[in-house]
Amino acid sequence: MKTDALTGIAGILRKNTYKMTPQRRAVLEVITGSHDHLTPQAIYRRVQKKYPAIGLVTIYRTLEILADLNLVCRVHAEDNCRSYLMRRPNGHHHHMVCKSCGEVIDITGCNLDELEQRLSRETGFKIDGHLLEFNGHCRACLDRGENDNEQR
Amino acid sequence: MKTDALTGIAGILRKNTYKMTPQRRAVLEVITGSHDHLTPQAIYRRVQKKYPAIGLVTIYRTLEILADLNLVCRVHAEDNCRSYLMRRPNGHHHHMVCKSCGEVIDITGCNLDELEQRLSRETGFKIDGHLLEFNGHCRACLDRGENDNEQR
DNA sequence: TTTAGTGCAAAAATTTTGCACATAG
DNA sequence: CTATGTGCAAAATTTTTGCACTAAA
Repeated sequence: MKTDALTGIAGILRKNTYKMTPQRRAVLEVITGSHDHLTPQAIYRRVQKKYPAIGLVTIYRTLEILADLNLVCRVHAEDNCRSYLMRRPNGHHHHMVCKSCGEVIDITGCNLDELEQRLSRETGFKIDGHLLEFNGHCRACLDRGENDNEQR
Repeated sequence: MKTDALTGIAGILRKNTYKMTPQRRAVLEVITGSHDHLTPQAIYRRVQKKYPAIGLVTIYRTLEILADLNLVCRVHAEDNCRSYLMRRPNGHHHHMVCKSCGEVIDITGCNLDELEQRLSRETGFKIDGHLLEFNGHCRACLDRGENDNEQR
């Protein structure tokens, strides 16, 4: 990730009385550098390579803050419900998650507004938001004939 | 739940070399009797009232089987990712989950086919399925002005 | 009967908390 | 400087496993 982006994030953190520390920078670099969703453990292992002294607790605390600030989003995979991903700066979006390699592709334009309105009207529900995720297998994994490997 | 439904489920279990035990019956009664999604713990507590000797392990094992057989489905709530709900017999459907009381309303007719096809075409992804959940507050909770209570 | 299921206790894995020390701004 | 952040160790949860005993079909 370019310094620019991390600098921007540092600003967002500061604006919310959080500080940019080397640990948080390392976590951000790992998340940003991956096109997959990563569990706290997976992030921990990767960050450790560059920053062996970091504690797993710091990963948890950092993820909580980043999620609160909407800088990362959570993916609800079938097995692993707590997996994180950098939020790309294109507003409201959803994910398409590869079951083989975990790659995540962003989706925009889900136009569920009409459905939402209908549901609200019919049930009296006040809908705040929705979770939409597609799963399947990405081009690359299909080509490699991989339908398995779960090393996340 | 009527005996009929449980008898039907017993048949499905038997067909898959599983047996219908009083423990499983109790778990099914609890899940069927709730319009909310319930965590293993919550199910455990409720089943215990009628069946004090049951072990939490049995709840986990039962849920795994029922989920495998597609008799219950899992709800991915914001906080609690492992929550279960009886699957109603109307085929493919999604959920609308109340953040206050946990009530779940089934949704049919999500017509995401067009979107799915477009995504497949554009990315080469082979889409197996999707997860769609709406969240917000149900009519009853809105009327009572409840925006909080998380007793799940 | 025979195969599958149960409870218990223990282990493993995940997540949270308290606290003294360290450090970003 | 001072508020916030960090690591550690320990606690609290949650989930899984091994094993002897029980019970459904």
